[in-house]
Amino acid sequence: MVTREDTKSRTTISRRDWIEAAYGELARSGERGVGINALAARLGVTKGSFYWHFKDRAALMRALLDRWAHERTDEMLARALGSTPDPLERLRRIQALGREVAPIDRAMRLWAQHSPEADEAVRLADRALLGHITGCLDELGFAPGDAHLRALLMLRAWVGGYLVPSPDADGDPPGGDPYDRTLGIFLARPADS
Amino acid sequence: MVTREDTKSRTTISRRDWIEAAYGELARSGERGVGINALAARLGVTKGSFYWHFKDRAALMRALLDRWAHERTDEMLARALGSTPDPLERLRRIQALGREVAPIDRAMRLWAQHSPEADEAVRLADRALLGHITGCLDELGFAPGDAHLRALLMLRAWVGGYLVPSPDADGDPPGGDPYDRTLGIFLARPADS
DNA sequence: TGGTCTCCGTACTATGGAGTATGGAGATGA
DNA sequence: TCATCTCCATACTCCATAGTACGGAGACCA
Repeated sequence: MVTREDTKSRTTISRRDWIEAAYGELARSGERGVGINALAARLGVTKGSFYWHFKDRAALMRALLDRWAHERTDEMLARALGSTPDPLERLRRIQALGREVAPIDRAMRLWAQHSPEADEAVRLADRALLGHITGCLDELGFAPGDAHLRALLMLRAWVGGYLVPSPDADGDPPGGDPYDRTLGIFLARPADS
Repeated sequence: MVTREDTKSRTTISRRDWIEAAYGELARSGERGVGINALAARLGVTKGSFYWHFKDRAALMRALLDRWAHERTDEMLARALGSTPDPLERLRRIQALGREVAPIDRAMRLWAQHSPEADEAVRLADRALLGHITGCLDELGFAPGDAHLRALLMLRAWVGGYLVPSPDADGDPPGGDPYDRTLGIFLARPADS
């Protein structure tokens, strides 16, 4: 099928190649979709290569955790933090970031449900993410405790979309998605204020 | 360990016994935790009993789907629907119901991520649940489209709690949980109104 | 008392994926 | 040219779990 990358050269596979292939498979098929044999076939090699670069499967999965954590913090720094002074615009950028990373994020969170190591990584990343969102809400004038709760609810509502998809359309509505309305709901103050 | 139910009699195991045991294990350990051998040991029998009552594992899992769907609609009817005319009180009861069914609900939703049949069942149940929540919001004066979106966000925020737990306390705060504040946020109108 | 039907124990096979042992091809340096 | 080192192919083993074959014990009926 995939006849050895088609570029004729590349007779050798690096450790990073394995990680990248596994990372892609993780985003597509989840944690249990990351199989040594399948990845080997995909890379045009056999398990012999894998066990040369890694002690065992757990070592690969740990590498994936690292890969994800670094990518995550890099994206956070590059995107949301420090760019614009407008907190509402920062929130919108966080939302957009979320849509981009949805597949791998979903895979990570499902994996974390039965893996303490993955759970640890996700928890750490969420800590930072919640900090940023809470910061935005603080700047928007919400009380500290209120901002904290709203940030948590926003994140949960987003992540909950993995488990309960929109009922009124299988694919995303091609026109405009209701995320602005969503954000508006989470930013609505009680009537008095 | 569990020496044959301790009640001495009961030399025979019914199909329903298998389903109940599997249902409990599903709530505890998730779909892949439902193993024939483990259940057999738990029931004090062997696989011979299982394959007498069921064609294969898939048949048991289908029975679990049915079991869950019926329990779900029964609870919905008994609890939220038709009891009180106050929509806000109904919403609170739906929340309370959610806390009770959290383990099996969580297991079902995780299972649905890699099983079309489970996904179908969850989708159906969510359709009804969202209908109820939307009805409450309608009665509270929200516009139809707005009520629909808010109901979806409430459900997602709840379900999202499975994937992103509260960061500031491992266990639930024993005093009072912040669900009233949560509900208040989802019911807040934009400033004008 | 013999026959059959229900329910389950025992012992097997089958399968899929992780992990291992070992050798071999190719590059590289002395 | 020989030795060694890197990287990988081949061919296994191991293990957990689903599924099968078959027989046996007990109830119940004629």
